[in-house]
Amino acid sequence: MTNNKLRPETLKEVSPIRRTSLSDKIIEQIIDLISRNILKPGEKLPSEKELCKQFGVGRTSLREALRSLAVMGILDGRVGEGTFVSHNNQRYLERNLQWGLLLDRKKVEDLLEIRLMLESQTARSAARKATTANLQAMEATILGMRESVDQPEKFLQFDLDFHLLVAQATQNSILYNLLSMTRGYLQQWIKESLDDPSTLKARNRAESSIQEHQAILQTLWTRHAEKAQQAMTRHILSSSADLYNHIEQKSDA
Amino acid sequence: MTNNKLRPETLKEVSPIRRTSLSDKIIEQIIDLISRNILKPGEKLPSEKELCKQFGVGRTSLREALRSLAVMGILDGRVGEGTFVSHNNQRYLERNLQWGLLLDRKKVEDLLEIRLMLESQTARSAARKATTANLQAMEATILGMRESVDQPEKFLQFDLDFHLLVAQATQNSILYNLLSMTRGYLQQWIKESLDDPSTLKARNRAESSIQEHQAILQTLWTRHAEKAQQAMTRHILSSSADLYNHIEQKSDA
DNA sequence: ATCTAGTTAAATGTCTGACAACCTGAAATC
DNA sequence: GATTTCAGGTTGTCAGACATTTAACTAGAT
Repeated sequence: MTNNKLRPETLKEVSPIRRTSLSDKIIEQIIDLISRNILKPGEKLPSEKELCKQFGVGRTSLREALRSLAVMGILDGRVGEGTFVSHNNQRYLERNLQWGLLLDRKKVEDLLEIRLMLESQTARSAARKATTANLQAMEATILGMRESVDQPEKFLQFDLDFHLLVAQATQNSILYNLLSMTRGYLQQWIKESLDDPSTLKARNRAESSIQEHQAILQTLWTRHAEKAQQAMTRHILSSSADLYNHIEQKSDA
Repeated sequence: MTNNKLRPETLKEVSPIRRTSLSDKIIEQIIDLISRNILKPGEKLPSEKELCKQFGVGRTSLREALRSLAVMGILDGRVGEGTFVSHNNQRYLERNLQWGLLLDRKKVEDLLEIRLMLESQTARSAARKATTANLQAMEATILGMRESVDQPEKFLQFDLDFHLLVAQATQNSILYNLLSMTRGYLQQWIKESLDDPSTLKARNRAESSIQEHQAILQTLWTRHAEKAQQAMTRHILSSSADLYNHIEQKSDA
């Protein structure tokens, strides 16, 4: 019964079969449902038993899919309640702080380069599209930074919020998510570098960071795209400089 | 028995208990092993049965952990062989970005905006880092375009290759992947718009596209970052214009 | 001795049933 | 009316079984 075997010379003609496990297909389908907004953030998914029937798979495969999505921060399983679509799909920020460890130096540098590209262009776009409400929200984060210069955790959160608000002002959700993700992966390094005694005094860094944010906001108010991009570029570069120092120190050790 | 209930005023003091499932803990441990280089890339993990004994958990929990790591691209499970640490364990970042991008309903306008940002900045970076070999490879794609102006499929492939080569020249693999993905999502529309009879004659479009590519390459040879960015911006804008027309036509119908 | 075909063992993929832990809401009790 | 208790549903975990696939081994033919 070997008559249906493929001859070697025909092998290059066949396209490689995509080995996809059941859970992979389930993941794709669920992500598709979310992207088409059929499953909305915060919404509760049917129970596992129900999903098993609908997908026509066993609970094992289904659960492996749900777990993977939960680890990625896309779903949120609560014991005794059900499984929900995560409100802010990009819960990566919190989750990633563990496996940011896998990033080596080259990757961090690549990410920093991408962050510079995205942020500077985002500022340019935001200068055109930001609403008054957007700008006022940014103003609030700067105020928050001022009031928490001695609380690194809070300070960083306001810092992050500012950048996300700029991204949000572009009304480009894909861009927002991209920025959010790149920042998420870098967040751990940013925190580490703050504790690094070799960096300049945190107080000075915080002060100049606030001024830079203020400068960016100023350009956004005046709707000057080019200047906004320049201001953001300066800010990201000076922020990256600290990270570079920190990384260098670490890789020398 | 209500004496151990928390008073409302004390609620803000307690930190939310991190409900960690077994698989979450397993994931943390495995990631820790990899980041400490105890598990090296390409290495084979013990069999599931063995791991179950070592972690002291059931196969369900273990498998959910392994599957999650496999989905993220950190592990690589092969049927009948075993589970291995992905040799390029850094690939996980690209993987996660991809899942993240899939989450968004892909609005063409948003994608076009992002493409403009990425491509223009990529050209700027490539102007600094491209090697002679990189530039020669780009030259070849332009030649290929010239020779296939009447074969849209081939022409598009050379077009795509050119842009990917520019991205490759930046030596930033994450950037390369991002560009590749955004282009991938747009490719379908690009093909459609070529068949659209309402657009200008394809021949003219092809001719100007070649000239624009040539202009970009010229700036890269001279290592002029600013001009490279401008040339790429012009190219992407004129390329996007056709797509916008096509989309408009389609939405009117 | 070498190569091939078939066999076997081991690993992952999947399904099922069962029980535990937990949350919700309604019924029962005070 | 407020509290307690209970019942039903949901996720978390485990154990066993079978299917599918791969690698390694083995016996037979050349």
